[in-house]
This record gives sequence, C-alpha cells and structure tokens, in this order.
Amino acid sequence: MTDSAAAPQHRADMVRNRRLLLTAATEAFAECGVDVSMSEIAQRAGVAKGTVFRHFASKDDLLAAIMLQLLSGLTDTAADLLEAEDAGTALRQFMTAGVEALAADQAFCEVIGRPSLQHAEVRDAIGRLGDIVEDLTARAKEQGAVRDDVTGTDIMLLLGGIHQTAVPLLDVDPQIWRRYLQLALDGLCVTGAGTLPHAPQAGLRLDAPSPPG
Amino acid sequence: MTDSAAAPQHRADMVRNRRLLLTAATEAFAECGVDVSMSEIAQRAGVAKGTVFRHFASKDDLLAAIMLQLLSGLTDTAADLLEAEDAGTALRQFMTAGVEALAADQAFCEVIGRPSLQHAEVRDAIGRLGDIVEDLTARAKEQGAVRDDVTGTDIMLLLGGIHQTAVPLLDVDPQIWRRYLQLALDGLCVTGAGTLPHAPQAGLRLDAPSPPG
Amino acid sequence: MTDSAAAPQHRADMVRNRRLLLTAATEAFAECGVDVSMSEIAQRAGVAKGTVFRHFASKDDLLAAIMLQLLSGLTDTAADLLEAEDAGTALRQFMTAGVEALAADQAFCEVIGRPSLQHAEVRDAIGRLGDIVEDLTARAKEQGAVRDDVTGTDIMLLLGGIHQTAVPLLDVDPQIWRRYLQLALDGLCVTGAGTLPHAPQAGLRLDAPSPPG
Amino acid sequence: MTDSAAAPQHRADMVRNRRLLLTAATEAFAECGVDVSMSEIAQRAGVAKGTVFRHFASKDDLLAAIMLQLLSGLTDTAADLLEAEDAGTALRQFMTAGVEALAADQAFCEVIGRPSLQHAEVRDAIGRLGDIVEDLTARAKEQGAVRDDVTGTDIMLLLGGIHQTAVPLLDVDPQIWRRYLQLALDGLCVTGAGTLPHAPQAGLRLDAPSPPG
DNA sequence: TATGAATGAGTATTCATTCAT
DNA sequence: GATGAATGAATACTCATTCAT
Repeated sequence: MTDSAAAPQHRADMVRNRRLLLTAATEAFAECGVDVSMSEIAQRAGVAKGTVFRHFASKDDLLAAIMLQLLSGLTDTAADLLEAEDAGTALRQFMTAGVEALAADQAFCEVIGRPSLQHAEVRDAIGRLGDIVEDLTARAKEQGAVRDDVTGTDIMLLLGGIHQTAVPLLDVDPQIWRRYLQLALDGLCVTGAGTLPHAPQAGLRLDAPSPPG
Repeated sequence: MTDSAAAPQHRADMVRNRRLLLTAATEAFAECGVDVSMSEIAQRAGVAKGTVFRHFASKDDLLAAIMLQLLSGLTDTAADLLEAEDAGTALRQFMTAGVEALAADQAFCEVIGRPSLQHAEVRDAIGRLGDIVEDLTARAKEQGAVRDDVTGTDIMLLLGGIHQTAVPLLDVDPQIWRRYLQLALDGLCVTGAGTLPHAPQAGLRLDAPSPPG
Repeated sequence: MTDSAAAPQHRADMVRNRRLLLTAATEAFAECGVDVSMSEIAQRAGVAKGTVFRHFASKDDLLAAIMLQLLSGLTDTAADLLEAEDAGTALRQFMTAGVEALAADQAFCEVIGRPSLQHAEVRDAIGRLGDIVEDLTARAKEQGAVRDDVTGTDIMLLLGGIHQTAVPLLDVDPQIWRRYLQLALDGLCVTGAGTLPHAPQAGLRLDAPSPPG
Repeated sequence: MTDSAAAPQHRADMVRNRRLLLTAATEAFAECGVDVSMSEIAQRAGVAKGTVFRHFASKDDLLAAIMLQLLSGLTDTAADLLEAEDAGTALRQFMTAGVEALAADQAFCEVIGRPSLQHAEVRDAIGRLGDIVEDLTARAKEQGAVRDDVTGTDIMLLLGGIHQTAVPLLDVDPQIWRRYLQLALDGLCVTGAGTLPHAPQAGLRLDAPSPPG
C-alpha cells in the first residue's frame, strides 16, 4: 500500500527528467533570457518537446518554476542574514548575492524588471523576499549602517538597477557589477545628504498594478 | 508668407502620421521593449502596417530613429552643459536629463545594454555622447564635485541603471526615478570611501567588442 | 474647333509621360522580367506611381501594351518577309529576328512561355503573328527550304525553345543564341529523316485551353 | 521480421506526409514555377504551413530537394548509358529521359536557367551530370552518331530548350515534347552543314560566373 | 509516459493598387 | 492630370502548444 513499492520505473524516469529539465532550463534561461525557445530547452535536457509540456503546462510555468527557485535561494540567504550581528554587513552581503544572481541569469533580471512577465506565484515570492529585505533594511538603519531614508523596496529595486548598470560591460569584465554595487553602497551610507525625494510607500508590492490588456 | 503655405497638402497628413507613428512607437517600445511588433505599433498609431514601412524602411530603422532622437537631445544638452561654470551642477543636470529621457522609453535600456540591437548610427551617437560626458565628468572631478575614481563611462551606464531601478514603480509614481538619481548622486560625491573596484578602461566604447557569430 | 487649338498643355505632358513610361517599362521588363515592380518602372520613367496607373489600369495592361508593341514589330517583320523571293531565307530571317527579340527581352520570353501570363489581346496578337508565320512556313515548304512535316506552330514555339537553350550562357556570350538557332535550322532542313511525331493541329492557338482558377 | 514492424508508428504518417509534400511541391513547382508560394504547396499537400517547414527548412531547400531528385535520377540514367554499345542511341535515350523529366517539372527550366536560384548542392549535381553528358557526347561523336561540333554543354542546354519549346502545348498533348526532341536530334545528326557558330568553351560550368552584387 | 510530427497564430517585410490633395 | 501617402493582402518563416502513436 506504500507507493514506493508500487511505483513503476516510470516514476524514477519522471523525477530524473524533471531534474534534467530544470537544470537545462535554468542554464538556457540564464544564458539566453526569457526568449529562449522551448525546443532549445528540450534539446539541452535531452528530452522531447512533449516531455517539457508534460512537466510544465506552459513556458510561463517553467519560467516561473525556475524563477521561484532563484527567489527561494535568495530568500533563504536573506533570512539567514537576518540573524547576523552586523546588519550593515548583512545587507551588503545580501545585495552582493542579489546582484550576483542577476548577473548570472539573463532571464532573472528580465522577469524582475518587467512586472508584465510575472506569474502570480513569482510575484508572491518577490513579496516574501521583499518582506525580509524590509526587515534587513530596518535593522541596518537601526544600527546606523545605512541612511534613514532608505527602504527595503529601494534595496530590492537597486539590485536590478545595479545589475543593469553593469550589463553593457559584463562581456568585458564579468565582475564589473561589483564596481556599481560599491558605488550604490557608498550612496546608501551617506548621511547628512538630505532626504531622498519620492519615498515609496512602506510595504509596496512590486506587482502589476493594472490588469493586463 | 509662412512656409506652411508653400508646402504640398500631402505633407500635412504625412507629417501628422509620422508624428503619430513616432509617438506610438516610442510608447510601444517604452512599454513593451524592443520586441513589440510592428503591427502593434501600426495599430497604436491608427495606421496600416504598410504605412509604418513607408516611413521607416525596417523595424531597426524605426527603433534607431527613436534612439537617435533621444541621443541627439541628450547630446545637445550635454554639450550645452559643458559651458556651465559649476561642473558638478552641470553633471547633475545632465544625469537628470538622461534618466528623464530614459524614463520615457524603456527600449533605450535594452538598446544600450545589447550591442547586438544597435544600428551603426546609434553606436556612433552613443560614442559621441560618451565623449562629451567624459569631458563633463573630467571637469566635475577637477572641481572636486565628484569623487576621483568615477569615469564618464560610469556616468553613461548609471543612466540606464538608475532608470532600471525605477522601472517597476514608474506606473505608481512616474517621478520615482528622481529618488534613485539622488541616491546615485550621493554615491558619486562620497569622498574617502576608498577606490571603486573594477575601473573601466578610459574611453571604453559600448559597441560590440567581438564580431557576432 | 480643332482639338489642337483647344488642347491644354496637359495633353502634351500626357503624351510625353506616356512615351517616357513605355520606354522605361520596356527597358525594365526587358532587363528584369515581368516581376519588376511598378515602383521601379515609375522611377525609371521619372514619374510618380499614380501616373503609371492613370495611363495603364493595371500592371497587366502595361505589360500587355509592351508585349503588343514587340509582337507588332515582329508581325510587321514577318509580313514583310512574306514578300521575299527566297522563302527559306525569309524564314531564317524571321526566326533570327524572333530569337533576337526574345534574347533582348526577359519579360517577352516569360510571357510567351506562360499562357497564364497572357492578356486576351496578347493572345490575339500571337494568333495573328502565328497566321503569318504559318504562311511563311508554307512557302518555305513549297520551295523545299524546310522539311514537309514542319508547321508554323513549330516555328513559333521554336523561338522560345531556341532562346531558352541559350539563356544560361547569355551572360557569357550574348550572341550564343545564334548557335542554337543554327542547330535548329539545320534540323528544320533535314530531309529523309522520317516524319516528326505528334504533329500539332493546323492553326493551333497557343492560348490558355482551360479557364483560369 | 520486416523492418516495418520495428519502425516507430509516427514514421508511417511522417513518411506519408513527406511524400504528399514532395508530390504536391513537385506538381506546384511544375505547374507554377519557382514562385509558387509555400502556402499553396502546403494546401495542395493537405498539411499546415508549419509542416512544410518541419520537413524542409526553407523554400530553397524544398526546391533543391526536388531538383536533386530529378538530377540524381538523370545522372544515374546517364551513367548507365555510358556503358551502352551504341553511343548514338544512348545519347538519344538520355535526352529522352532528360526532356521527359523536365516535362514533369517546369521549375527545372527556371532553376537551370537562373544560377541565382541554385543551391550549391544543385550546382554541384548539375556539374556532375554535365561531366557524364560530356563523356556521353564524346562517345557519340567518336562513333559518328552526332556532328563533330556539338558539345556536352549543348546537349545539357538543349534539354531545357526542347522542353520549353513544348511547354505551351503540353496541356493539349503531354507528349508533344517528343516532336521537338526529334527535331533537335535530326539537327544534331546533320553532317556537312558547316560548323556551328559561338562554340561554348569545353567544360563550361553553368554556375554563376560572377559574384552577385 | 515519452515522443516528435502537426498545427496555426504570429513576425517582418513587399507591392499592386487606391485616393485625398 | 499628377502626386505619392496609405492600404492591405500576400510572402517566407518561427514557435508555443497539442495530440496521435
């Protein structure tokens, strides 16, 4: 009656295929962005196109699965860093991880930067990450590590901005984003520079504010 | 006595259509990125597909026209600011103009970020703008308005980065980019923060460094 | 009351434009074949596209006008040769003129070779030419200059065949068709070679035997 | 025990579709020439447009496949005939096969006649056929079966010419090409008719003599 | 369950033809 | 009458998705 005994070998193959698929898709989306074709992904995974659709009902679903994976990793990192003593260092470490993730994944930054591409699940995951980052930022502010007028939303958005700054030079120097991360961090620590204009509302969600169409 | 009297009557409609087209295309590219379809643009402009191609021989040409428009305005602004007494203010004004222009057209980011999307003319225009911005930056450094380790290339790239930071909130607050511009400016003025890592080579062009293939 | 007095200058321009148009179209069709665009023709003529359509209701009509011109010239030639003493020489001269006309005009041979491209008027003109060629051939047969089993239809069709034989080498040697004309003429003079199979019915029209569609 | 048992079931339909496609395309190209649309071909085959492109990556490839099929059959025939005792009969048999093949596919004429339409593979295949035909012709000349001043290139070109001669009557009498083949053969056997002018260079290739542009 | 062939809506682009000026 | 801008149907080709095997 346990399903482990009755499970046909098919099950094992399916699990294996799913793993192959996720790996291949992760790589393909990372290298080529969201416009990579399902055929390319299937080919990289060594399976047929139909198999991709058996595991993921649509390209959007597959993309979402991979984005959720990335977001989940980043969220774990952020949660861990919440425990750190030095909240300023923790924030810097989070941002480093975030920009690095973006720099390593073409599709990630396309999805993050364009709400229109986002699955509901992905939006929720971004929201959850945002909540933690809000805490992380609050702690850093409490410790005086970053200026008072910075919010968690700012930090989230800066990840995409820092990455985008570096994009045109990434071919030439794959680590160039560290330069712009540092520049941003310097800006975040400035005190006495006056208050930043246009403060985003606390807890702002990044999701699509208007219905598509 | 005005030159409008002598103009053939056709021109009036044509000019109007061209304007509709540029407006529609600018909006479409801004909202949807470079992958927006020519049909969509035609529809937004309220003209037939063929009309788009009468005005712009190819999608690339249309995109280039819009990019060149932006770049040309920006280059004029930069050139004017070269005459200003206060180089720090001049640089801030240039960046404001740059990000503002960018905020009106999201495709700009993609084109700047993807050499493969660039027309030769666009690359040249970016180069010309880059040269002036290099001067603008040099003057600001001489006057101590910005830190020593910042280059003109940094300034150019930051425009895209700042804009990208704001993109997800642009619907909610179309002026939110001012917030991230200020944050970046604050970072640019920091002194004694150590030297930025990964300095880009002086005079770096943003064009395709390697032949495609 | 004579129309020459009352005729506005427009009339003169129209006549001039029509001539320009016919010249340009003749050249364009000759060089590029029937697929040349109306724009190209208008441009060669130095007039606007609309003007082409004022003079010729459709591209087909324009093509027909030019084909009729060519056919008319060839028909005149054939008619003249009907008067010649030596019917064999006359036939050779006609065929020379015919193949030369084809070799000099890409569109002509496309139209001749494809009934589907033919206007009713063009078909009629081909019919008229065919009648004369039938006579020309009959006389040559009477004089023993060509074999008995050859018909006017054969002669008509051979023009296209001889030209087609030469086409692939026309770039290399623009007169190469003379080689294949000579070969065909040699075949036409053979006697005692038996009777040619599949004699075409006398007076066969080359027009489309089945309704288009 | 037959290999059909082991074949995946898909294959049956796919092979059938491919055959439908080749048949439809052959017919369509034959009737309409190379300018027939892929949609038309798909429709004739009773499949969707995408299916055509699954089987043949481009229109050129589809055309090439059909041309290569024809050329290959013809080359085999020619090679076999090289073994024949009577070289004159062999040459006649080759030409019969050639024109017959051509009569089943009008696009062949166009492809042969327009180097610009030719795939590299097609050019090579034409070259290979030409070499064999050169030998076939040489043998026929040695045996006195055809006149001395005829070359293999002539024979190759005559195939297209003979077919073209017959084209306008093919609807009426599908075997009419035999008439014009006979006429050409009679011309080829003539002796003492003088030398044909404009001899093509020995070994002349029919491929594009000058780079396009 | 896996396959990959078939589908058909979608893309950029061309061109004969129309019609407002 | 001449113009040339606008039209829209047509073309080759792509790709996410479906479904028979």
